[in-house]
Amino acid sequence: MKDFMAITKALSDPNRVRILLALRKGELCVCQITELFGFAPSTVSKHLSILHRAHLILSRKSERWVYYRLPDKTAPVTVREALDWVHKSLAKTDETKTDAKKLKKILQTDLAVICRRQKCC
Amino acid sequence: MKDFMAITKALSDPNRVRILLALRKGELCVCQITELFGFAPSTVSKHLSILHRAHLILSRKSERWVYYRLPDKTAPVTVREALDWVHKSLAKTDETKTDAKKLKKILQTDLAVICRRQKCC
DNA sequence: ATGTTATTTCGTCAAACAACGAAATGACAA
DNA sequence: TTGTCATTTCGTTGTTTGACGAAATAACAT
Repeated sequence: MKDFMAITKALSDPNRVRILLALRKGELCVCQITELFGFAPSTVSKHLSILHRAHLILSRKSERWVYYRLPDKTAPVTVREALDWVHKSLAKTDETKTDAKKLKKILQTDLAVICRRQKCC
Repeated sequence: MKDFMAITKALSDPNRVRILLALRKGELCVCQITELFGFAPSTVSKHLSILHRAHLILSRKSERWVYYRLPDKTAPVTVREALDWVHKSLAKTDETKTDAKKLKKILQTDLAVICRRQKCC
């Protein structure tokens, strides 16, 4: 029950759901997600830690960046089903498509450039 | 997205999840659920209205009582899948079994008796 | 070593939420 | 009509949550 509630609480914020949908396109580092949402890095980091504690996402460190991604088939059933449900329910919505478009542009830009951009505004 | 978030927010409280699991045994009126959880009637009513707004439960009035139940096959896909997910994830947990046991006793008692019981304590 | 930089942690603030009791509602009974 | 009773609505209170910026951390580059 405790594990299950960690998942439902993680899913109860729309921005965290948006993160999960964005990760469908492949792993992303914190600064890419920060760029996508326009929040402070600390805010995004908090959201990611909540998703991570619920085991809805995995992380890996590489060079200067921390990358987050969706888990594979080995994830617990409850987690897998939650992710499938989110995707099936929201993949076709306008919000998701808008995010996907913006994300596409971000992925075309060099990572270092994106990260540095966040200081100036 | 708005409808989806209504569901995840409804599921983000453990007592509301317990209500959904209890309703698997059949429809229940407010005072039966109040008896099951030991909360104030107003608290239970609020939880039920949140579940109802998310379309996770349906209601009907009969005589003095308002009965709540799970929706049937005609419910929206996202709702049906959410309910299946909850059940599949938690049906076998200790909390659910404990609730089920207590519920069984409540169902053996006359409705009018249960309702009256809530005033005195 | 020293500085740079991506991320996380911490403290703060405002908004949202869960619980309650009291009062309002709405149906039925007398 | 009047009273009774199950439920809902409202207002209050304490807790949780989501946002931020500042400071801490950790990894890399010089």
